[in-house]
Amino acid sequence: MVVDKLSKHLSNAEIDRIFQALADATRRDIVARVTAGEYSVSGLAALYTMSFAAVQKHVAVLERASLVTKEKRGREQIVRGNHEGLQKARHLLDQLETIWRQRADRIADILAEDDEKDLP
Amino acid sequence: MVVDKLSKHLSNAEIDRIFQALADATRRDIVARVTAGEYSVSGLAALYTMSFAAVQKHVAVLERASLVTKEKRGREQIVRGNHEGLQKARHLLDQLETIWRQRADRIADILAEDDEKDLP
DNA sequence: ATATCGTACAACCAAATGGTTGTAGATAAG
DNA sequence: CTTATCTACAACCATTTGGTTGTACGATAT
Repeated sequence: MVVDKLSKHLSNAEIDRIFQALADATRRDIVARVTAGEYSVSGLAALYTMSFAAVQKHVAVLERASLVTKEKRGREQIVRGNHEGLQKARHLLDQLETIWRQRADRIADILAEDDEKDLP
Repeated sequence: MVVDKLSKHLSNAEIDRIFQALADATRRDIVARVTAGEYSVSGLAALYTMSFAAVQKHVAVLERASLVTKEKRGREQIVRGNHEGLQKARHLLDQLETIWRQRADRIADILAEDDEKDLP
C-alpha cells in the first residue's frame, strides 16, 4: 500500500484520530467551548440532550486525538483545549492546504502559458 | 442539543462528511494524487493492495464529501480533485483555526495585562 | 453519618465502516 | 464476434461507533 506521509511529525494513525474526532458536530462544539473556556465533563453534558456517559465518551475521543486535556480538580474533571494538539492539527491542515494550492498554482501556470502563446 | 454552526454555507452534515472522508490514510492519499493529476478508478486501485471494490468505495466517500468528482470517459471513470469542495474544506478549517487562535490571543492579552500590573 | 454529586466503567444494542467476493453490463481491443 | 477491461452493485462479514442503562466509588455538602 502506497500512502504518503503528510507530515514528518504526525503518524497516519494520529492524523486519522484528529480528523475522526472532528467528524462529529457535538465534538466540534465541545472543542469550540473548551477552547473558549473551562468546562467540567458534567458541565459539558448539561449542554446536550444525550446522556452523561455519551458526552464522557466524546471527550475521551477528543482526548485520544490530543485535541483536549482533562485535569482532576476536586471531584470534577476539568476539560480544556490542548493547544499543542490543536496546533498540530492546524499544521496538518496547512500541509493539506499547501498540496491543494500547489495544484491550483500549477493550473494557473498552465493557463498563464497559454496566455503567452496568444501574445503578439 | 446546542451545536453551533461553524459556517453559514456548510451544514453540520457536510462538515461531518468532509472530516470523516479525510479520516482515512488511503483516502487522503487519493485526494493528494487526484489533486496532482488525473486517475481512473482502476488506475487508483492499482496503487493499493486492497481490492478494486474497496477503492471504489473510498472514491465514493470522497465524492459524497464533495472532495472529488468523477467523469465518464470511454469505459473509464476519471477521478479529479473537486476544487470547490476542497476550497470549502479549506475555508472550514480556516474558521476552526480562527476560533482556536482567538483563544490563544485572549490568553496573550490576559498575560499582557498581568505584565502591566508589574510595571512601576 | 448520610445523602448527593461527578466520574468511571462495564455491558449491551443498532447502525455505520472498511473490507471481501461474486455477478453483471458497457466499452475497447483482438 | 469474441475476449479482455473498467465499472457498478449486491451480499456478506468483522469491527468500530454512538448511543443507552446500570453499577460502583471518591469527593462534597447537609
